[in-house]
This record gives sequence, structure tokens and C-alpha cells, in this order.
Amino acid sequence: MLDDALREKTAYFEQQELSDKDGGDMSLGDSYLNIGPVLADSEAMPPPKLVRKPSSFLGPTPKELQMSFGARGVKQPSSFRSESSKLERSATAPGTTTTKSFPATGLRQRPTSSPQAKVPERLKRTTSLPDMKVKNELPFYKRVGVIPRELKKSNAKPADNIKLEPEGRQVLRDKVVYFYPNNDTSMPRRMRIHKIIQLGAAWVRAWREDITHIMVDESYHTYSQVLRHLNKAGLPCREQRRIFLVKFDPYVPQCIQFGTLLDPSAGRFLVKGAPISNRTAVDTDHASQSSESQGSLQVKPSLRQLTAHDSQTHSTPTENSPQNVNSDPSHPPGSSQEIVKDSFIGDEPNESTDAYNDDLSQAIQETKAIAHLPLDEEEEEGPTSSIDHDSDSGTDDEIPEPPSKRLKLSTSTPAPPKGKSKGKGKAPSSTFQCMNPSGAASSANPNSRTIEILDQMCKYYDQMQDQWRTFAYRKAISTLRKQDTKITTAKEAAVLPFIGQRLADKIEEIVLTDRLRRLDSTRDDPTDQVLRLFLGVYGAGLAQASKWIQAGYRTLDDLTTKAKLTSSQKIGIEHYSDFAQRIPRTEVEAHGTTIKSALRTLDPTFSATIMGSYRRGAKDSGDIDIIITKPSASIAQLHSLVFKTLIPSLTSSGFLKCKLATSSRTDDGTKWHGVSCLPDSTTWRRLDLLLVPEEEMGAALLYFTGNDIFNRSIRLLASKKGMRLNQRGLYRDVVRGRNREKLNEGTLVEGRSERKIFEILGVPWREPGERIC
DNA sequence: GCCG
DNA sequence: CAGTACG
DNA sequence: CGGCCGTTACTG
Repeated sequence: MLDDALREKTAYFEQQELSDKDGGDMSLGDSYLNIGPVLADSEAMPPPKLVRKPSSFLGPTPKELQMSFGARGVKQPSSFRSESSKLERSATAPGTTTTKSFPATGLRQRPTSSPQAKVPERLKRTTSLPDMKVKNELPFYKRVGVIPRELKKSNAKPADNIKLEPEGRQVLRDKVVYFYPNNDTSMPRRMRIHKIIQLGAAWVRAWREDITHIMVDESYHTYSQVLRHLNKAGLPCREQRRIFLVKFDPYVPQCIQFGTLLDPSAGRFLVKGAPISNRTAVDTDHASQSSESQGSLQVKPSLRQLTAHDSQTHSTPTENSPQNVNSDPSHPPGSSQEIVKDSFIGDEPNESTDAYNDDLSQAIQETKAIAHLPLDEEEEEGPTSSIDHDSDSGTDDEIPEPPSKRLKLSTSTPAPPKGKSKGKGKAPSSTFQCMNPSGAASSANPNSRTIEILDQMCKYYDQMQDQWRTFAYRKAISTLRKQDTKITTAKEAAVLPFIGQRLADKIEEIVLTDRLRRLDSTRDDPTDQVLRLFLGVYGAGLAQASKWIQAGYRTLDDLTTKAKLTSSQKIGIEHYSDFAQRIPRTEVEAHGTTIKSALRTLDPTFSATIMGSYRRGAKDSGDIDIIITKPSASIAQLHSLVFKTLIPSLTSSGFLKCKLATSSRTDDGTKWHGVSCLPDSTTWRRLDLLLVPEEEMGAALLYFTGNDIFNRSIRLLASKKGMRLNQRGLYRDVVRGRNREKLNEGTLVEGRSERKIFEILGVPWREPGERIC
């Protein structure tokens, strides 16, 4: 019933599209008012004329940015927004019982039967009023673009149900993207196509007039290649709009990072061989000509120059809009994080359609004709010298040979060589990394090169904010690290835990081709470096760092002088270099000794234990983790002595420098995060104290020893066994709802003994040094 | 991404 | 509440 | 197809 209704609407909509093509203006609004799902107001918003604040090339403040999210990159007067809310409500009000069933992005059917269904750009034009009311249930990518195949196998069907990002994060909203090469046969590209769709854009297969971006997905493609392709495709030379030619990476990842549409003409986004910007010589306010010459694609520039002015006058007014000029004389290209607000392309191509309609239609035909061609020919490139740039992201702080007895772990292949004959015969135990011991990897891992490349991809996905893929890569890398033989074939790789067919194929390809040039673009990128800089500040994560960058800050000094900082962040900046340094094992011990002796003075029954990577045998650590406990003492007692006596004492003695995060509640807080410094040193160290009652020591030891992957793994295992594990204990009979919502506390099973927790969970005991996943 |  | 940090 | 650690703890 609902489906039928939807189908009708879809059909009707298509009809409208077709008829609209003949030149009639859109008039489908009323019919849809009551049925379409309620899209957020922006869907029906006219693209606001951007008024770029002359003040800041740095872009809006984070706050402004946030505000603008809801209004497609443009700050809206509040009245405007509230009005749209009203619209939304009224649209849902009467006779809309079906509305709920039609989530904006959850359509079941294909909206159009033909992948080439071209929708007149009028459809998304927004200048005139009636559109204000149109509630269109088709997501933009279906309405305007072509639906790529699903991300599964090569024979996948069209991905009909791509989950879009929340509107606020759709940084590519309403963009029309043409890829080069422009097909979805290769999985990486298909993934990228999906990504831009999730970000609110549409992907088109054929050339059309409303394309806003051409994205090249490999950095070795050149400007002239693209140009050749497009001209061959008949790109009309009278095309006068600005079409930006960018490298997907790093453009899209960085747009995601900064939560906004970045200036595509920044140097780092340009395709190799693209005309270099000379904007520095150009007047900022009237740089229509120069602005065209940068990131924007020019086909037959000279001819275009001749025709540009002519068609421009009666077509897109965009060029005169200051926001289109992403230049700042004082900043070289590539260094500014300028925001190109929405619709920098100009949203009324229809006004100028007539001007180049003939050329265009021909171009479309030609492009269609060649659309199926294998543009994919991978020009092999030599082992791109992906030198060991930061090959050590996870700098193993573990010593090669932990002091404890070291089992020969050369037989570490998780799947026993015997029973795994079946491809899917992985032992259940192998799905938990906590089950199999893993010490420090040998320094010369036979798979180091593969790991290095996978690590780069891992970082890439991290940039894309794809946390789960990142997680999967981490686990796969961890598995690979444990291998003592070189994994060379996909078959070989696929039997390893956390390495599925797709990663296995990638591994094989990496071994064979030794290729991956992904990081090349980002590692030299100043923005990326600034991001890393800011991420190193204690108290700042991706969100904050991105906001800072987006606000135009580039140095720590910028932050100190201009940014609003939390107290932790201030300390993090002041002692940035201190906290970035590794702490030698001996110094970790010295800090521990200081605490222990102070504690002994206060009350000999207290004890302190150094945890963290130190307990895992690391030769140096990033910080100092110490558990403080006392037999038969409550949290309150511990808290009282530590917070009222120990901390003040060590602070006045000069050992403790400051606090970063400590329990606010006076009696049951269990953690103290702060900074310490040895008397004969000037380097401040991060110090974490954990107050633990004796009965929770086992769980606390487990937690504070780590590492993090190990902890997550063993906690997941507990969860799967109907238990729950946290830093306080192991609980059983935990009832969980459908989404792991914990419904009851469960019964405490064990908290005192670390070993017993292992036993109860059925995990073979692992020495601290073997808990490196 | 992997896994069940 | 989101963001960050901890293993 | 949905989950992927912790009803972790702390800050603002």
C-alpha cells in the first residue's frame, strides 16, 4: 500500500521531470506537499546568495560554521530558519499518515529506470518561489545523478539505499560530480562515488551542464589527460561556468575533516599539470578572470576567454560574487583554508542553458558514447617511493624481548595449520584477539612493507571518519604484524583472522605491485601537518583541531593568542613538546618511586603499581600510569588520602605540576590525570593515577595494562558470553537489550584476581607483555 | 573493513 | 549532550 | 544486515 503510493509518486515525479524538460517550469510542488517525506528545510531552500564576509579569508568561526551547517553553508537569519520550520510542520500536518514510512533516504525502488535519466538542472534550481514548498522525496543523488553499484562485489546491483550523512555534514550537498575515470568498476572509485553521494552530491555518468566538480582519483592523472578526455567527449567550449577539477584525495577527505566545502583551487587539490594559480597578483574583489584560471577547469582557455564575458552577462551572476574568489593576496595558494560556500558554482544554469544547449546536447551524446570505455587503464608506476615516512605510526613502544619468559611465537599463525583446510574454518577463538598471545613484533617483520601500506590506507579511512573501517584495518594490521612469514597471496592472507577476502586481495596486490601513492598527496600537505600538530594537543581531538584549522589557526601560537582554550588544552599547548616525548623506562620507574615513597610516608599500607605500557615491558612509554590501592580500603578512603593529602603534598614538593582531569565528585572519583616532573628535569610528564579498591584490583590491572585493542577484544568476548567487563570487575547474567543497552547490572563474578577473570572468560592467561594486539 |  | 581521554 | 569496549570517566 505504501509502496504503491510511493511508486505512484515516483512515476508522477518522473513524468514531471520529463515534461519539465520541454521547458515548462516546475509545478510539481503542490502534488507533493502532502506526501513527500519531510526533508529538512534546506532541501527546499533556495540557495542563498552568499555573502562572504570580507573580513575573513579564514572562514567563519566554528560557531558560525555550525550555524551554517543547517542552512547549507550559509548563515541564515533566524527568521528564515524558523519559517522553514513552520513549512516543515505544515507539510506534515494534515493527511500525512504515510509520511513516516518514507524516510528521505530510505526509498526502496529505483526512482528512475534508466541510469542515464537526466534531470534538467531546473529541478534543483531553487531560485524561484514554488520550490520553497516542494518536498521531494528523492534524494539528490537519485534525482540528479546516476546510482552507482553497491560496494559489495563487482556484479553488484545498483546501490539503491545509500545512507546519506546527516545534513549538517553533507559538505558536497547538491554538487554534481563527474569522475575521471568516470565509472564505478573499480572498487576504490566506487567507494568514492558512494562517499560523495553520502556527502550530498550526485554522480553523473555523462557530461552535462550542471556538473560542478570533476574528481580525479589517482594523483598520477594529469590535467592534460583530463582535458583530452573531456574535449574528446565534446565539452562545449562555450561552457563558461566554473567547474572544479580536483583530486578526490585529499580534497574530499579534507572537506570532511573541516566539515565544510574547501576551496577547490587550493594548490594541494590541483591535478598534476593544472594551471598554477597566479592569483596573488590579482585583486581580490574582482578576480573573476583570475579565479577562473585556478582550480577550475578550463577547456580551450583562449576561446573560452573570448566567450566568457559575453555569456556571462546574461547567465550566471556568480562570477561577481565575492565568495567565488577564493583568493587572498596575503596567502599563497594551498595555505589558506578558505571556505567556498555553497553554490559557488552558480545555481541557475538554466538561465544560460539556451546559450550552449546545442553544444551541450552533442557533448552529452558523445560522452555517453564513450562512457563505457575502460578509462581505467592503470598506468603502472614504479614502486612509488613511499619511503618510510612515518612508517611507525604505532611506534612500538614495546621492547623487543620483554624481560619475562618469552615463548617462541614463531608458530603464531592463529589458525592451526591442520584444521583449517576449510576456507571458513577459522576457529572461533581466533575471532578474539585477546585469545592469542602476541608479544612485540620482531623488528624486521617480513610483512613490514604490506603493513606500511595498509597503515596508510588505515589513516586514509581515518580521515574519512570511517571509524569501523579504520578499526578493521587496525586489527588486520595487528594480525599481519604477528606473522613471521611473508604473506604473499590472497589465499594465504584470507585464512588469517580479521583479514577477509577484500583485504586479502589488497594484500596480494600490494605485494605484487608495491603500490600505493595515497599518502603522497597528504603528507606534504601543510594543512595535514597542522592537523597533526593540533591533534597532538592534549584535550584536542579531531573535532577541535579541525575547527581550529578552519578558523584559520596554523600554529600553536595562534591557538594561544586567538583560540578559546580549555584549561587542559592550555597546558597541552604549553608543554606540547614535553608531552610529545617518550618517557624512558627508567624515568617511568623514577616517577613511580616518587609516588610510592610519598605514599609510604603517609600510610605504609598503600601501594602503587606502575601500569600501562610499562607493565607490558615497554622500553619507553607515552605517559605514566599508576594504580594506587590499599587492602580493605574503600574508594572514599583512597580518594580522601590521595586527593586530600598525597596530591597536595606532591604538588607542594614540586613533583606534581598540575591537574588535567580529576574526579569532580569528592568521594567516588577514581582517576587523577595530571602532570609530574622529576626534580632534576624540566620535562613535564603525563601522569595518570587510578584509585582502586582491593576487590577491584584484578579488573583494574587488566584495564590499566591494556593495550587498548586487547581490552576491547576481551570486553567484547565477555559481552558475547553474556557478561560484561570493565575496569571494576567481570559481571555475569547481564541482560542486554537489542542494542547492547544494558538492562541490569549483572552479578559481580570477579574483580579481585586478574587471572581468574581470564579463567572465567576462558582466555588463556597472557602475560602483560603478551597483550599487545 | 571483518564477523556472525 | 558531544568531545576527549584511558587502557 | 547490524555490531564493532566501557550504562568507562571527565570537561564544558
